Amino acid sequence: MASPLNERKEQILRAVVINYVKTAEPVGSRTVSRSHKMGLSSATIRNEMADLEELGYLIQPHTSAGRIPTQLGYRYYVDNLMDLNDLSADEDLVLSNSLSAEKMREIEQIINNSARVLSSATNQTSLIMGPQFKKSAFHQLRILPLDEKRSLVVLITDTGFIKNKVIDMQQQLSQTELHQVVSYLNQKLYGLTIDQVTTSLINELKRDLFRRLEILEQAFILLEESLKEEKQIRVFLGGTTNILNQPEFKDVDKIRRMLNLFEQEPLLFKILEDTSSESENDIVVRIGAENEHEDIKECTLITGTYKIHDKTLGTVGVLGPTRMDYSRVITVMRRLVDHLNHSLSS
Amino acid sequence: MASPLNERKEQILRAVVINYVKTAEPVGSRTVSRSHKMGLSSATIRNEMADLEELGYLIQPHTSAGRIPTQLGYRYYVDNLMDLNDLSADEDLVLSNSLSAEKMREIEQIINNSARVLSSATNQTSLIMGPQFKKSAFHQLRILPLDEKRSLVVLITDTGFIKNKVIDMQQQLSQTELHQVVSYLNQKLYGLTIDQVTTSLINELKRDLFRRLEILEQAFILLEESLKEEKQIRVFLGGTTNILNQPEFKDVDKIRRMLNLFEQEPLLFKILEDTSSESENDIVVRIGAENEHEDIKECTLITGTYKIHDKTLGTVGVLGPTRMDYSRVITVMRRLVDHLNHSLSS
DNA sequence: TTTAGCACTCTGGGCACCAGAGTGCTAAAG
DNA sequence: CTTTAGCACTCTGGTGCCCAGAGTGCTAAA
Repeated sequence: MASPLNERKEQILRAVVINYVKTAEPVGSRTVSRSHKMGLSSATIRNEMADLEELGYLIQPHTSAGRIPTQLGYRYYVDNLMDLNDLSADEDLVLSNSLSAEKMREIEQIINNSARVLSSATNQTSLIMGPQFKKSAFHQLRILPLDEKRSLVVLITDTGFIKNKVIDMQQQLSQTELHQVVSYLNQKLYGLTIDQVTTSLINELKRDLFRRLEILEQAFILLEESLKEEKQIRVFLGGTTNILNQPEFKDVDKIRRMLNLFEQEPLLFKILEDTSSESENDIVVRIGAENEHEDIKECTLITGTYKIHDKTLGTVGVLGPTRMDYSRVITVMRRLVDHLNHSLSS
Repeated sequence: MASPLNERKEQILRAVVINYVKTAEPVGSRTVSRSHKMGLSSATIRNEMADLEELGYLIQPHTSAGRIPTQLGYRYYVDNLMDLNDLSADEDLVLSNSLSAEKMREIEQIINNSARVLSSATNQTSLIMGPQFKKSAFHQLRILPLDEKRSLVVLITDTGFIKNKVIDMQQQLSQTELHQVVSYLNQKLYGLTIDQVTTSLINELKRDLFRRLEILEQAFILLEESLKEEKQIRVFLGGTTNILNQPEFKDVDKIRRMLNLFEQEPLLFKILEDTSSESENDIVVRIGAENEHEDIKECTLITGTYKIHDKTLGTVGVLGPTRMDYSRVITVMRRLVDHLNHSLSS
């Protein structure tokens, strides 16, 4: 898409990106000519860099400073220049160790842990969306009486999730009545995704049942509410303090805006969900203003999705300044997603 | 305990505290003499302030600056000088509105919401410990088969909590076998607090049962684990970004240390638990170095406890710089705790 | 005992200055 | 035509200096 650069310009752009990501300082022509063993003098590089600036890939913070990549520059780098080197054997080991420690765990813990690992492996902030229950299909509903007043509603999905909720019953139901209602509901709901269980469907069922049993009012309210509730999903954060290490966040005001964002779960959810629509299968890189949300227009968000039994359940993301080690983050995220898929499906 | 000051010194100390809390600027003698309508010249105040400094209640950041309270000064203020004025009718309304919005809620949501309200009403960071399950008493255990491989273990406490967990069963049990096991367990465990259900007790029960049924191994492992898990309790945070508004946290390094602390749930739990031992019933104020933990020795932590049916279940806290509006925080917290107690008990 | 007056001290903002880094341009060399 | 050396120019960031302002402590008078 971007007009292709010639070999030499590409090399220089790559050099600038790599250098700038590492040092966070504008990169001068001299640095490029020395450190990247292309047999050219700084003057030549200088000319090329002036071209690259004109083309929109580089920019100078002020005259007589080195150059830094623009958003377009990073984009070109990610699309054409970056090579995804593997992790070192050491790191790989560390990563899989910290991911697979303690086999037996609740899904929530697995995800929480993943967030921590991801953030510490990338030195950025990580966000992981909890499993998107609503994309699972309805499998079975059970209502289990606990005592005189309360029952436990259990919802089982085809992906193996089990959601449950305690409800107060206004009146008691006999075992057989309960059985009737439950089997009716199961029959009607089987195979639908949770998404498809709309309020109107519930109302319809309610009308049907009311002819027979007029006592389940509260149970229905609660079923409905419990489904609605599932639409707001937890987002797990890891390494929120990592942004403080980034020089682009030495301004307290920026920090505040960022942390404020982190406190707003629904917003994070929306941000993650936006990207997941783009590509269900691979990793998505959103650089700077490519992001919709105002507060992260100076950041890069890299996301991937995880699945159970080939059903996409949630999104994992890494958020940091545009000056980010793209190749590393992507590599680590690939590994992590693989691992998540694997350990959730078992 | 502290050697009592004379009336005038108390007035001056109070004036300095109030002024400093409001402005975050060292308070000079002139300010005190003017704003607090005691008919004294700045020179007189100056002498008294010099005395207060010698006594350890005030300190100067540098010669020729105003004074600020020391930890001792705050302590004296809190113990002897502070008056707990009520909230204005308006505020009171706002507070109870935001607390009681949407009646039907899970306990987790109630607490999460409380944390948010508390932080925004005080402009500080709030921490609320989730309900301390382990202090509840065991009431009833149920095991409900879901399908061929899985069962749902439900644990009901005397405080009305219901914990549940899905377990995999290696082998199937008949209804009657299951019933036997469950009623045996209920009989043995009834009335014990969760704290008292130790590993050794579980092992004992296990031995007993193995004579009859050798198949419940996994169920037991999971019961045990699920109990252990309860010991690490969630801490809900609200308003972590509020510390950024405090001038004492304009240093990025301090911010980092603070936020780092906030990410370590077990530590927060420990910090909260420490204070709860001190007084079960009223509000505890820990000023500066009175706090055990190194990272909050420049902060003040104010805590209270909430209960269900007169059983203490958790701790709520407000954390901020020592320069904090003590009276306001304490008042708000009283209200909040009352409300929590009330809404949890119903 | 209180107060007015005064000399003294410390901070923080503003300003000038300078070294350092890096540039763009020109002219020569390949 | 491309590359390179040279040079003048520009901008930043740190340093040192100055000064107003705020507040103090002390002394002497009320």
